[in-house]
Amino acid sequence: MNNHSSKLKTQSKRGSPAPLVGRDSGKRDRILEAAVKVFAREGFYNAKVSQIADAAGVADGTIYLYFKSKDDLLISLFEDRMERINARMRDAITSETTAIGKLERLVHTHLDFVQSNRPMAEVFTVELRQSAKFIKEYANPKFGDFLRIFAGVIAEGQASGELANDLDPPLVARALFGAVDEIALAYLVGGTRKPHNDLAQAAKQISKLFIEGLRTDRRRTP
Amino acid sequence: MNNHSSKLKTQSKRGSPAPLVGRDSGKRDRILEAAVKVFAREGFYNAKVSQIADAAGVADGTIYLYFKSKDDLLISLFEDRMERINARMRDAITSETTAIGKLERLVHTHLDFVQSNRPMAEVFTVELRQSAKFIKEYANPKFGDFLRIFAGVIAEGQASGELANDLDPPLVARALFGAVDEIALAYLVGGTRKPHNDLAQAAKQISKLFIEGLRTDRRRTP
DNA sequence: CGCCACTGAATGAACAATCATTCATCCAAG
DNA sequence: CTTGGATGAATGATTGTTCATTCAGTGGCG
Repeated sequence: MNNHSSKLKTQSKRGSPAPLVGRDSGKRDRILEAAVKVFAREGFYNAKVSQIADAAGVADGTIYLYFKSKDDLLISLFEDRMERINARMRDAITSETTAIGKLERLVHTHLDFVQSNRPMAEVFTVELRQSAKFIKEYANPKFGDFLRIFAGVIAEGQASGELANDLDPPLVARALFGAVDEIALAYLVGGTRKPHNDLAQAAKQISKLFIEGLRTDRRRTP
Repeated sequence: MNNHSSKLKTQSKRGSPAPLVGRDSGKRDRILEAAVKVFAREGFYNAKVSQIADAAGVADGTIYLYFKSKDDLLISLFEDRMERINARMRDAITSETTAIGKLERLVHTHLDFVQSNRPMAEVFTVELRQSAKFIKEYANPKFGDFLRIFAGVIAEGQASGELANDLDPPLVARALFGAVDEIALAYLVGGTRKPHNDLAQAAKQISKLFIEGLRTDRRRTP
């Protein structure tokens, strides 16, 4: 197989080439950062490996010292960044004691991330779906973790009686993620128009919507 | 510009080639149907024009008699099918009198469509995002209409006092769409596992969640 | 009626780029 | 001197698009 592979199927030999801790460590990170920028701007399929190499300040071939293929580069990007996001999410809810408080935090944190990390958010929002469909082999466990954080909070809330227990936590988790993700997409694509533009405002509304939909105590907060 | 264009940028000369009502009409439709199948299976970028031609039973060149480019084919597909979906959605809510009833119908109808029209649903769920990002020029008005159906119902419900009016209808519309879309994605990708698999069940839960989150009368229905 | 020129839809082989990937070579550090 | 990370020009498979050619259907004409 030569060029134009990119069937986004998981590469056969698992794992990227050896970590390569040689000369200039940190080169792998530079490449990942460059990839974020280029993927965000061009989209995965339109992004050229040479563009990424340029942006990273390395030679084309160097990328293949750290990543098995263009596909592997994308996958590695997901793994790496998703891990950070999950950490941030878990971190955000430690201070909260109620499930409702945690849900609010999750939504706000997610949209904060979108706002403060636009390029990465674009990659996630747009390319993650492709991966979901094409990297079948690639289970994308990190994204599963992400959803599980949401589902966990909901399940806790149900257990404590704070939330009604007639809804399936994993399903609600997906729905909530989908809602927030779609808002993020509108924000990222739409540029600077509409009130949707105000992500903080949007976060408030989405939180309220879901919390009102979930809580047992049915008194709308002012 | 020769090959590998596909920047998904709107084609310069607007509109596909002349309708071509000549010899075999219906050929355009055959091509569109073939495109759905192939795009669903391979994804837009991995789909070869020749595969579509094969599936449609026409020659490669024939496709360019009906569509300006591969990109144009995808756009045309969106336009064409989205129109049908919108019609179906509008149709589904005519019989309902309450906003709440309409919302339920919309969610169920959407997920019905996913279940009964898998290939097209895959294309929409996965490729529509790309288009949102890359076909900037292409406003995708039909998708706007789709969202407006949801927003309209919510606004009506607010006006009639049926729904609380502290949430922005377009925002909620997006959120609801996002939630349903994500459920659809999980269903389409996940194959046959989990309770999520039961889309009818999922539709019920999502409806309930949003309706409870929106209604003014805050008494949870059994 | 039969024939022929004409139209334009359809074809598909050929074209022209494009790009992911490779690898012979270089060179800095140990 | 040796090692192995880095380079980037070269490769060659791939594929969107074109266009010269084919040919079925049409209608004018004798």
